[in-house]
Amino acid sequence: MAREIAKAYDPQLIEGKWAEFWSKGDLFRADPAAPGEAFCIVIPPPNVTGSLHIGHMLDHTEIDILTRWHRMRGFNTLYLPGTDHAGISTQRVVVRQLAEQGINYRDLGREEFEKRVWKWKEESGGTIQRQMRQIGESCDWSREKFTLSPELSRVVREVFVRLFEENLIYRANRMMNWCPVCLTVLSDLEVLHEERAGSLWHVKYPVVGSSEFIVVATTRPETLFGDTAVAVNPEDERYIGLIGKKVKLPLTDREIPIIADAYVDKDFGTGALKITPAHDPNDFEVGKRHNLPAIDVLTDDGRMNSHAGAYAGLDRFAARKKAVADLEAQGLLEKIVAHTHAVGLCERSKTVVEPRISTQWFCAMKTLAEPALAAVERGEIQIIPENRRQEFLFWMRNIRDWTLSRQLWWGHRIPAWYCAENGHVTVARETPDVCGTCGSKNLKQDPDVLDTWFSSGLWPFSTLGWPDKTADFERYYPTSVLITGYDILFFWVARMAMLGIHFTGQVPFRAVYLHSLVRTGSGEKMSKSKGTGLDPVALNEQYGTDAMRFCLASMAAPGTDIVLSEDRLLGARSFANKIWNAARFLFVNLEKYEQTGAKLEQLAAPEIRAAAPFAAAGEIPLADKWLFARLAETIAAVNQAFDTYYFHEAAQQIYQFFWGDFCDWYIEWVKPDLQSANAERAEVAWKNLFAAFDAALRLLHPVMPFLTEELWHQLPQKAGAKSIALDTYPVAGERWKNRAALDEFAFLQDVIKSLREVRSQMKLDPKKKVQADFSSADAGLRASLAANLDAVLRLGILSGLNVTAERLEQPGGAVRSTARFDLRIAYSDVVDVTGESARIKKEIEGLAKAIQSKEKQLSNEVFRSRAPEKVIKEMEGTLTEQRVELQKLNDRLAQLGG
RNA sequence: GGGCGGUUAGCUCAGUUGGUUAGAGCACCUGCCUUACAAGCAGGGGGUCGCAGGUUCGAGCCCUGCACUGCCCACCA
Repeated sequence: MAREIAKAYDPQLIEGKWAEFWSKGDLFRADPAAPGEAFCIVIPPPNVTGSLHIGHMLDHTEIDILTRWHRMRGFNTLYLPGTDHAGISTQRVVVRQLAEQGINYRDLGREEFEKRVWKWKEESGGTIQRQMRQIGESCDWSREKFTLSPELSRVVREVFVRLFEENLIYRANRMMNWCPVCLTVLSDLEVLHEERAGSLWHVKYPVVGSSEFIVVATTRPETLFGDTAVAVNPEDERYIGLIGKKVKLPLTDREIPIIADAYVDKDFGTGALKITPAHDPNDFEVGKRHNLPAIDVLTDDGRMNSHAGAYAGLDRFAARKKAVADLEAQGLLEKIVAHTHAVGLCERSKTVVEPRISTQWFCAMKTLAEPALAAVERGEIQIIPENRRQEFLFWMRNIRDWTLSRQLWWGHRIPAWYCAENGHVTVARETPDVCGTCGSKNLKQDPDVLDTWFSSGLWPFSTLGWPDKTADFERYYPTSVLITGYDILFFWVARMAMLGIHFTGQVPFRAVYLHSLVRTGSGEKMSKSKGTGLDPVALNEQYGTDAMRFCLASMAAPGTDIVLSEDRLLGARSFANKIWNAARFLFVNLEKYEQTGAKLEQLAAPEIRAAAPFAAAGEIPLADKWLFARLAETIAAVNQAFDTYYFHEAAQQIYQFFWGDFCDWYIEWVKPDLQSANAERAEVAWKNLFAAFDAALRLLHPVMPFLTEELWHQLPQKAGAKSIALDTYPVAGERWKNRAALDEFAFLQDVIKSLREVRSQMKLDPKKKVQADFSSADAGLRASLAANLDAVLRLGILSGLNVTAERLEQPGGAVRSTARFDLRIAYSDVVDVTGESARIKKEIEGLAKAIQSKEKQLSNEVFRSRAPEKVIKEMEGTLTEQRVELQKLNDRLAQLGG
C-alpha cells in the first residue's frame, strides 16, 4: 500500500475524494436480510429551493453522526430521509422564476406548470443530493424519490378516503386565512403573528334622520365597504337610544343598521364596532347571529373589487390610504390613535393575510389526537428534551381542526369529485365514472391539493410499503428515532404521531429528538428567504466539512439555540489540523524507523491493533497503560453522550482525549521510544501508538468522517475493507481500564507541570536544563519517579533530579509543594522575592478559604449526620491534604521573609 | 394576553439526579519558529454564576418575586 500523507491538511482534497466514494451508496443501504439490530431513522429533507440550508446541515449532521455510530456498533440502520413538505417551496420557486419572466403561472395551464415544477424539482433535487454527499451525508436517498410519486399518491388517497369514511374529514364554509400572494388558504399554523405599530382610526358614521354621528374605531378603514352593521354593547348607555336606527355608510350610498351584541367591549375604542362579516372572524360570528349579509370587497390578489365602487382595482393598502384621506376630506375622521396590534403574516410570503370566507376541506383532530397524546403521556413516544414534550402535550390538548385544502397547483389532488348537476360529492380511491349519489357522468375533480404536511405525516409508514404488509414495514416499523428541529414539532411530528397511530395501531417512532435551531447573532431563525442564512456549502469550503460538523456537534447542547460563530469554526478547523498533524508525525517518524527493517504491516495490522496494549520487558509501559485507560474512559463517556443525544458532550470528550491526552502528553512522552535502540521497546511503542491512534480515529469517525476515513486508509486494513464506517466502534474493554495507571500518571503530570510552572515563573531560558530535588515520604511516588525519570527529565527540562525521602533543606531556588511531595529547582538567580511572596500569599488566601469552609461543614453535626458517607470522606481527605499544603506555604513565606 | 427558555470570564458557550477551591474554546499577558503541528508548544491573569429573598448541613443547580432578553402560542376592533 502506497502511503501518501500530504504535507498540510487540506479538507478540500480529502473531502472530494471520499464524497465520491460514499456516493456509490452501499455504505449505509439497509439490507433487511443483514444481521444486526434494525434501527430506523426519520429525518426531514433539505429544502428544495436550490441549495442546502444551514438548518438541514444540522439535521443531517446529527443524524449522520448517529447513523455511523450505530452502524459501527453493528446495528442495521435504515434512513428514511425526506418528507413531502418540499412541495410548496418548489412551487414557490417556480412561481417566482416565472414571474421574473413576466409570466403568471396560472396562465400556463395546470399541466404545463406541473411539468416545470417537476423539472425544477429534479434539477434542484440533484443539486441537493450532491451537496449532501459533499457534507458527508452517507444515507441512501432512494426513498426520497418517493416524494410526490404515484405510489405515495396511492397511499394518500387511501388515507383520505378512510378518514372521510370515518367522518373525520369534512367540507365546510368557514372564515379562513387567505394569502393574496400565494393565492391559497392557510392553516392556522401557517400564519405568523407579528406585533406592529398601526393606527386606530375613529370614523364618524352619520346616523340617518339626525345630525348625530356614531363613531367607530377601526384598524382597517378600507374594509368599510364590506360593513353591514354597526354594533354596540346592549348595556352601553351611550348608545342605547341608537339601537335599531340606521347609519349611512361613509364613502358609499348604503345604509346599515345599528345592532346590539354582547360581544362588543364597551371600553375598547369608542365602544362602537363596525361589522364586516366577510373580513373578520368575530364579525363573521356576529353577522351569523344577526343574519347580516357578508360582502367580500377584495379580489384574490388583495385588491379592492367592484363592491368598493370607485376604489375597485386599488391595492388594499393603497385603498386604506385613500379611504383615510377621503374620510378626512369629508370631515368624517374624528381622530387617529396610535395602536399596536398583531397582524397575521403568511409563513411563506410574509404578506399580511386576509380573513376571508370560503369552503374548504377539514380534518377533525380530537379523535386523532387522543391516542397520540396518550402515547406521549405513557412514554411510548419519548420526546427529548423535556420542555418540548410539554409543548407538544399542551398543543395536542388544545388542538383545532386542520384545514387540508390548498388552492395550489402542486401536490396531491384531493380525491373528491363533484357532479355538475347537483354538486354531489364523491370521494374515491380511483377516479369514479359516475356520481356516487345521482349517477351523473358529468364529474369534475376538486381543483385543490392537500396541505403538503398531510402526505408528510404519512412518511414513516408510507415509505415502508403500507398498506401492504412488506418486509420493510415488519422490520423497521415503528421506527426508532426521529430527529428534527423543534420548529416543525406541530407541523410534522404531531401529525406523524397522530396519523401513524391511527392507521397502523402503533407509534411511528419511539423517540423524537428535537434539536436546536441555528440562529443569527440577533436571534432570528436562519432562513434563506429572510436572507439571514449562512450558506453551509460555502462555510464547508472555507473551513472544511469535518470542522463544520464538529462545530455544529460541539454546539448542539439540547434546549438552547445555536449561534454559529467564526471563532468556533476556526477552533474546529484547528482540531482537524491537529489530528492531521498527529498522523503526519506518525508516518514521518515511521519512515525513519522503517530503516531498521520494520514494516508497517507488522506494527499495525488489524489483528495486532486488536491485541494492544503490548508489554516491553514483561510490562506495559505506564504511559501506554494510562493512554488506554483514558481511551476506555472516553469511549464510555462518548457512548453515553450519543445515547442521550448529548452531541456536544461527545465532541468535547473526543477533543479532550485527542488533543489533550493523545497529542500533548502521550506522543510527547513516547517520542524517544519510537526510535529507541532497544528494539523491543521501540516495537512495542509503535504497536501501542498505532493501536491507540486507530481506536481514536474510529471513536472520532461519526463526527469527522472525511478526515478519519482518509487516515484510516493509511493504516493496514483487512483485505477488502472498504471504509472506516464499516469497521467497529472501539470498545472500552476491561483490559484497558486501569485506575492505578490513571492515578500514577496524574502524579507524574503534576510533577512535570510544577517544574514547568516554576521555570516559567523564574523566566528561565527554555533550553537551559536545571537540577531539581524531589522529596516525598511516599515510597511509591519515589519509585514511580525513578522508573519514569527519563520522561520527567525531558519534559521538565532537567539536567538531573535528586529523589529523596528526606525533607528538603530550603536554601535557594524555587519550591513547589503539594501535600504529597516537594519540588525544588536549585537556581541561584531566583531573586524575585516580592513576586514569589505575592504569589504564595494569594495561594494561601485561596487555600485558607477552602479549608475554612470545609472545617465549618465537617464540624457541623447536622452535616455529618445527613451528608453521604462518600462526600464526608472525600472532604476529610482533601482537608488533610490542604492543611499540609497550607503549612508548607506558610513555612515558605516565612523563609522568604514575608 | 398566556406559555417556554436564556442571563456563568472581555467574547461564544458547557456545567445531565444540589456535594471539595465553577470549566472549555477564542481573546488577552509572558516565554518559545523545541524538524507532527505558529491553525502550534509551555506558563499565566481573569468570574461575589442578572438582582432580592427563601429552602437546605450545603445552592450556578431547588422555590418565590423582580429586571433585562429571546422564542412559541393567542380572532379583541
